[in-house]
Amino acid sequence: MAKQNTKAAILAAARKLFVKYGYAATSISMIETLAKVNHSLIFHHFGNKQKLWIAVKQDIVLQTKATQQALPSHDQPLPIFIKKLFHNHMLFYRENPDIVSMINWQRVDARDELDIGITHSKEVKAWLTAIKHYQETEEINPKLKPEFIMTMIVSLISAAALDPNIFIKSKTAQNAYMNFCAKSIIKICSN
Amino acid sequence: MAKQNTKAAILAAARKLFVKYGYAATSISMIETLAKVNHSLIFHHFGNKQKLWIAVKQDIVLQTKATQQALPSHDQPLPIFIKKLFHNHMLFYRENPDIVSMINWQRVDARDELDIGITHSKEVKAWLTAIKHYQETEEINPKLKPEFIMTMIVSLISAAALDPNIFIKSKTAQNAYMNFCAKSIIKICSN
DNA sequence: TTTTTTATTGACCAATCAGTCAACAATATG
DNA sequence: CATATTGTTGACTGATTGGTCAATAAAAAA
Repeated sequence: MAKQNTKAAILAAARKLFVKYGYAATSISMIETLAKVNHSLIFHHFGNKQKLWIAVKQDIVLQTKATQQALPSHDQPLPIFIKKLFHNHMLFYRENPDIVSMINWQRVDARDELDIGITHSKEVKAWLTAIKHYQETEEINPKLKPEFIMTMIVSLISAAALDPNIFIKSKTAQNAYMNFCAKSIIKICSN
Repeated sequence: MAKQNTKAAILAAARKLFVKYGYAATSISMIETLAKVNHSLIFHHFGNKQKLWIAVKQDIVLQTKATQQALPSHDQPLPIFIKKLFHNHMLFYRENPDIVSMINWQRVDARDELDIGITHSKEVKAWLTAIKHYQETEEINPKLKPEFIMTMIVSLISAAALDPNIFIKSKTAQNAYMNFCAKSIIKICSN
């Protein structure tokens, strides 16, 4: 197996396993079996388990950034903006289940530094800018706190996409629910 | 050390460690060290690691249920009902950080059966009953799907209480946000 | 008091853990 | 071509994992 192939195979296998079982419950031997490579190659290519974990996270983040939808432009009417917002994000999470899983791992991993997720991205600032813009045009009630509106939206999307306990399971029902959320946010924002 | 003391010490130590590090990253030796008991006693009292994990979960649930009184009665006006709903749940999660941690562990644990959290409790049925009741009195728009309203409420509370990435950190700000959520839900529910 | 049940101990187990190392093969570079 | 770098292998390590077991101590039941 050529250099690139081996390293890629290890990364792919590690990603699958880490995403599913987390750091502690994934062993090097599990990775070596899935990747079908020699045990030592993992250490040769990635140093140690911890560094491999970080490499996997970076891999996910990188792939994520490529597929990440931009925030809908806010030169369109508020209802359309909000609907697109919900729709785009739901789509994004659906297409990137690995990042969903990683965000959930971050929630619990005491060992880990945070660096994945909406919350800590530059996106947040763009969202606030957009909301403030609509408050200037008075499509959003200027009395409402932009941070609160943003948190609500993020919470609703995250719960729907990230929480495996969510009641609403089927895709179509979830779409209908997202639509309901969008309409609700619009109503909340109105004067 | 007497019987009761030993078993309780093991359970307490295991609870601390499982809550913090999860199942896989907590070892028997860690528990034995923290509890200051002999290695074999853990197996004598709990059988194996998996059973100890289940015992810890049951312990958390048991201790939790005593303080649980989340759902307000629905013979009061809707706005009061909703506000209490948010307030009670926020309080509940704040007073039970262990259950918060366990819910988050359940999210990621592939090995685990779900049995903690709002979603899977009998509470859900009570919530739906309450919402339907308010739809009969037309305080809630009867056209809205009760499941959607409920999911929204659960999502907002859960995100605020469970997600360590939440923007709103301070207690007072969180209270204000919960208040904002309550008002928003009331607005959504209105005809 | 005697007997039975339960608690506690420490020695022991195979399996697995992450990681190293020296030897060798393949490839890149000069 | 020769040399240097990188990739690959398998054998090996000490530490740790969850778990067993027989012997003994303590407590409960008879």
